[in-house]
Amino acid sequence: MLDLERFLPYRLSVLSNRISADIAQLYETRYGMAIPEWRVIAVLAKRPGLSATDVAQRTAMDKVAVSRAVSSLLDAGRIQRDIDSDDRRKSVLRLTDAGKTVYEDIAPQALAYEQRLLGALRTDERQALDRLLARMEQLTAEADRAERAARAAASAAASMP
Amino acid sequence: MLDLERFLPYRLSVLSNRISADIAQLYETRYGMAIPEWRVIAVLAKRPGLSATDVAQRTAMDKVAVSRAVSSLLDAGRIQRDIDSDDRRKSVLRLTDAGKTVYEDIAPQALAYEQRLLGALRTDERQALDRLLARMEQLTAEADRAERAARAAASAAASMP
DNA sequence: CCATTATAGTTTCATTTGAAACCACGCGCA
DNA sequence: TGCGCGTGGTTTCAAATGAAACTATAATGG
Repeated sequence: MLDLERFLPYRLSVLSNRISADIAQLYETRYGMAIPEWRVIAVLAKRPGLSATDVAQRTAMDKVAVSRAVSSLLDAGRIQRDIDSDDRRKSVLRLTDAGKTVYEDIAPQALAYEQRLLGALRTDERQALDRLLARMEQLTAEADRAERAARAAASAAASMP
Repeated sequence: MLDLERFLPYRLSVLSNRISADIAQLYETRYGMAIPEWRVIAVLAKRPGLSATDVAQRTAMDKVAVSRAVSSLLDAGRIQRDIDSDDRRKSVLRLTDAGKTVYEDIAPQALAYEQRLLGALRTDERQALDRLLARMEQLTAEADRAERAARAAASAAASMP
């Protein structure tokens, strides 16, 4: 019998929502940002110069979400957008100084939160957790790819004469 | 430096969304249900006779989501709603035969999916995972309670003369 | 080269979501 | 009894979301 409270997918969902909400508090109150904006900042801090599509891939967000996050960050002066000189469809995104300030304020707090979660784990337990997550990510990524492929095929079929 | 792809909260969020989407496929295509409806079915299968508020607590959903899921399940004839004879504000919710059929179709598939995720883990590793989740649930539950309390206090303050 | 098809990113529109307002009932307690 | 206050549940309304349409540019193939 399926007991929701012990069912791994359910537990992960509840846990992940709570954790996201906790961390969101760090940047929501102080900077009025939501998760998508924060993700864009985090990924650009590490990899300046990405395009919107690159950001979408690395943050697991769809392109509409990225587009909106980018435009809100531009309005707030936290990122700067240039046009790729090789391909004028592509944007080149970077943090401004204001954006870097946000990152440097939030990132350590977010990492501290993560450490609190991992607190009581021994090194070998952390490694085990890491392996487990990697395994599950791989398993689900398969389904994910298949699904995207199906959608792409469907949309190709829909546009056929 | 915060690397999004290795950041536990981010990984949990992506993973949990993918897993939820995979499982949702089980009942979306065949029964046209979304996550809230499935959660209500799952919890009522184990504990018939709960009220809507009870269901909300046990499924970590808010009362609006429960209300909508309940009304959609009523329309589909998958649950039955009576009125508590002791307290006429409360509902008494149960699966109908049709609802039980859905549960008996989906639950084994959902459990099989969970087993696939846990597949390569040894018993002791599973126990470690369980402890870790429990610990994180406890840590986040504290913040969660504090937050709810704050909201309640704010709303009480707002309604003061 | 031009025509077709593909990709990057934005906008639109319909759907989903959730907070707050609301309605209905029950529980003190004066 | 009846008057406030708390709780169970639904409805409303505004904001968030995402699929599909659209615009602009690039790549490809006759």
